[in-house]
Amino acid sequence: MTTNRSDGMETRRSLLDAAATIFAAKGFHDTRIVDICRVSGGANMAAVNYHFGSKEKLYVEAWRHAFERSMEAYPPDGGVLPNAPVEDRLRGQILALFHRIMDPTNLDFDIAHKEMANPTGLLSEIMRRSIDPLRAMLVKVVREFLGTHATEEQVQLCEMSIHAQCFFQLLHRRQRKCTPADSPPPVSPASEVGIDALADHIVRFNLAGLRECRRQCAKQVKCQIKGKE
Amino acid sequence: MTTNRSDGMETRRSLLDAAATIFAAKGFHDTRIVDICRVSGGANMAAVNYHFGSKEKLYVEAWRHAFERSMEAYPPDGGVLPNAPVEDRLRGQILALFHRIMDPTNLDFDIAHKEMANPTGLLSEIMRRSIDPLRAMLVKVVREFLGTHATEEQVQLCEMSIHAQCFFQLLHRRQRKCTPADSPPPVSPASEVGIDALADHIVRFNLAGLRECRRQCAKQVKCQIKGKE
Amino acid sequence: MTTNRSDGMETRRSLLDAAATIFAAKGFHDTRIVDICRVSGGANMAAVNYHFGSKEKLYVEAWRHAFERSMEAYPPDGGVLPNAPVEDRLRGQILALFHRIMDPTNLDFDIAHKEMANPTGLLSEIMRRSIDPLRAMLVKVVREFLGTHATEEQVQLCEMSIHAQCFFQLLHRRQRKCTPADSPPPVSPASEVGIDALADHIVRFNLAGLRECRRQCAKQVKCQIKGKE
Amino acid sequence: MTTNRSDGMETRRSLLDAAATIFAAKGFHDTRIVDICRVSGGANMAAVNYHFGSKEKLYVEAWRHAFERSMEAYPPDGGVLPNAPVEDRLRGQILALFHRIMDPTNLDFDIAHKEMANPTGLLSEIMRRSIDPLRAMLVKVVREFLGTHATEEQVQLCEMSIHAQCFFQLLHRRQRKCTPADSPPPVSPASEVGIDALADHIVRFNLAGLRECRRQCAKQVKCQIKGKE
DNA sequence: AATGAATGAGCCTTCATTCAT
DNA sequence: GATGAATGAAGGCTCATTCAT
Repeated sequence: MTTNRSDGMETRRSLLDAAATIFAAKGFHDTRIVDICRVSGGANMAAVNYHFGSKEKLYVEAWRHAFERSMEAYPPDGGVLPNAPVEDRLRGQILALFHRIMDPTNLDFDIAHKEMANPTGLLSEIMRRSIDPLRAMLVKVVREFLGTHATEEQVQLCEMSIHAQCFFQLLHRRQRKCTPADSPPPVSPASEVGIDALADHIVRFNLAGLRECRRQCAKQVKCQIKGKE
Repeated sequence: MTTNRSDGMETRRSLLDAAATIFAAKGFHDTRIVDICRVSGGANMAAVNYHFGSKEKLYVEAWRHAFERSMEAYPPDGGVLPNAPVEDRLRGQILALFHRIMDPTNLDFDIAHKEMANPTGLLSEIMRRSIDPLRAMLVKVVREFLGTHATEEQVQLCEMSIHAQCFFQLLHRRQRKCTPADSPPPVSPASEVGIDALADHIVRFNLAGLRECRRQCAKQVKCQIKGKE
Repeated sequence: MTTNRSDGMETRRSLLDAAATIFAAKGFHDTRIVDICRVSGGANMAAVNYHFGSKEKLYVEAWRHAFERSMEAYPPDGGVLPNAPVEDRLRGQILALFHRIMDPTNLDFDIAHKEMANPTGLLSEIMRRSIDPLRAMLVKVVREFLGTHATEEQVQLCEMSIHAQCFFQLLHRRQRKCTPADSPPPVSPASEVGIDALADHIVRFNLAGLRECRRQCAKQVKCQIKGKE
Repeated sequence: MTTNRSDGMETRRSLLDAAATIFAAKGFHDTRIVDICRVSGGANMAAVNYHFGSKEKLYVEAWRHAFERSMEAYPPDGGVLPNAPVEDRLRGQILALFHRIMDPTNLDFDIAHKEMANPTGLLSEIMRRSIDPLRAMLVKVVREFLGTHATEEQVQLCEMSIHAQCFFQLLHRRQRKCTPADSPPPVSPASEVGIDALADHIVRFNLAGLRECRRQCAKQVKCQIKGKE
């Protein structure tokens, strides 16, 4: 540590960065605050308490920090204008989600994943407030894509399929970079595929699924109409 | 305690069950062996070391135990005969995978998920030896479905999409049952959908994606042929 | 420590003794559990947690322990039979209280005093349940001594005076024995007085006060009667 | 903060007041200097060391501060002239002592009590220099009251009895006001008695004791004279 | 003169493991 | 074979104090 007594924000920031990194890598319980301090550049352990009050509050702040960074880097609409065709907007959102997850400097999803695997309950509220609106955006464009005939259930299911495939990359991404000594098992050889090919596949695969679903919806409606006649 | 001195195997068994349950719920590090003993019916803490040598060895045994149970309950081919049409066999495997994950008495996937989130490295080998053959089976039938024109990369990607959607249910399943007081956030309202509708959707959505992929493959080949002419 | 793994009660007992001694000397917050362990004969710090769960629970148990010992050593009636004259019974209770406080092996009053000076709230209930009955006994015999003319307030005040003088010895007692290096100031030279002379004085002084109070009561009643006539 | 840079004495003063209040309430060890700063109106934690050098020195200053205030408010002779009858002067001193203790704005006795309960040794000298003269005054008038026949021991014992009953009110006083949530147990229902009735009782009770003691002295002397004859 | 930042010693607690019976 | 007792390493937190501005 440079023992810079003048700029508390600097220390705070570096602690936050270090915390996000380690919480993302190990989750809340497996993270030692002494490790955070080391990574942060040699801050004193008590500094965490001084700046954040407790390990738990640091955890929440670290997530907020990571989430804000992530949102700045990848606007959820993928840069597609609101008046673009629905398929383009859908593609935009899928790619935004995908790239946000794939970018190794984005730590919010990693932290969130660890939190889901080993819930501490500390992020419950804040994650809901942050993530739900994002999913709502995706749900909305999926609903528009499927058309008015689609039931709410069908919309939710399709959104789930898209989300699942993007989210799944989290597990693979980590295995590509951090494999230090005691390596976790590579779950799939698909991790060798290039990132663009992967993005391409996900978009195409899901659009196909969605179109099939749309056809299905239309058919159901026809049947119902016939049935009523 | 009601310890039956006559039957050490009984204690061993109940420890294994309890361990699988708690490791599945909390992962390795967050699991306290005193909790395992409590759930196991009041076994002494020292019993774990006595029977298994260490917490780590118990962990490995617990996974093996859970995996074997899971495989017995859900044969990976879904009960579809090897000479059935390829689409039927594919559907069989998808459903087998899906239902194995959805069955709350199956703990192997939960443990595996926790292990991927917070790797201990203890299951690396054994998981590879157990899981890789399963994925190979799915990859094989996907390859057959896509036809000979498909590249290996395309096969892997499609298998990933299928796997992702099934695996994703893990996160939702837990949220449906265990929401004790300090609840993690419901990631998606799709958790309200019935299990059969869910299975149906997954099969249909993925078959659509696969067929699209198959068409793509054929087209690519034609182009290549044309290009060569 | 004799590392006697066979007899947990032995360790528990010695911890309890040591805890009572040190809590009595320093109060809850100033007591280091490592000191308790040292005094207890070298027990491991974790042993406190093993046997009692926490420092706080040890504190409560230590008080209970000390109180029970104290009650066994000094029955509150001072050994005077219930059919003895009221003055004898009163003298018996005063002397019992006095000697209980003066006996340096009795630690309950010391702990209670520290608790009153720096309340932790941990002994609230248990002290009330233990001490209130004792005071009630003293109040009862004071009431009997003062006669039916005494108001409840007068009874309470007299009991307070008696109690105060006995209790005050706590402060002096400690100053007689423990004056290690950093000595607290001797509040009064009365500490030089022998214990029997002290007991004698207290009994006589208070009986005089009580008799005066009794006369007062009688006079008041007469006045009231006259006034009504 | 609204710190007035212009007036360091202001801060010093408010720190002293706050310190006296909290040291009186919690004693030395249980007092956090951050709490003192908070109560003091938001002073910086470092201000304590800046103005006083250390927590310990602040402690000593706080006691001196409180003691001086207390002496100004309650002159120890109770306002009775030196040429008044001895009983009046005795009554004056008892009431002065009693009211000094009962006044909740006087903190010196509270601090002294805490110091006696958990001695730090920091106030040894200063308390002796401050308090001993006071007790000497009381002892002197008691000696005069008892007459020349009284032994020094009897004088000391009577002074102790008086002192004890006044001092005992400390314990009750606190319980009347500060009972915040986690309340210490009410030691006696006598705490319900009004302050004037209390003062009245103490004076009367002790005068009775003293007179009895005086009679005793006279008798002893007679016996001794007879014995010598 | 005064303060925000930083520190390190000390404490309680947790927990897997080992020991002696 | 099995268990109650005991252990020690490690972690997070508190808090008075020191530093640099």
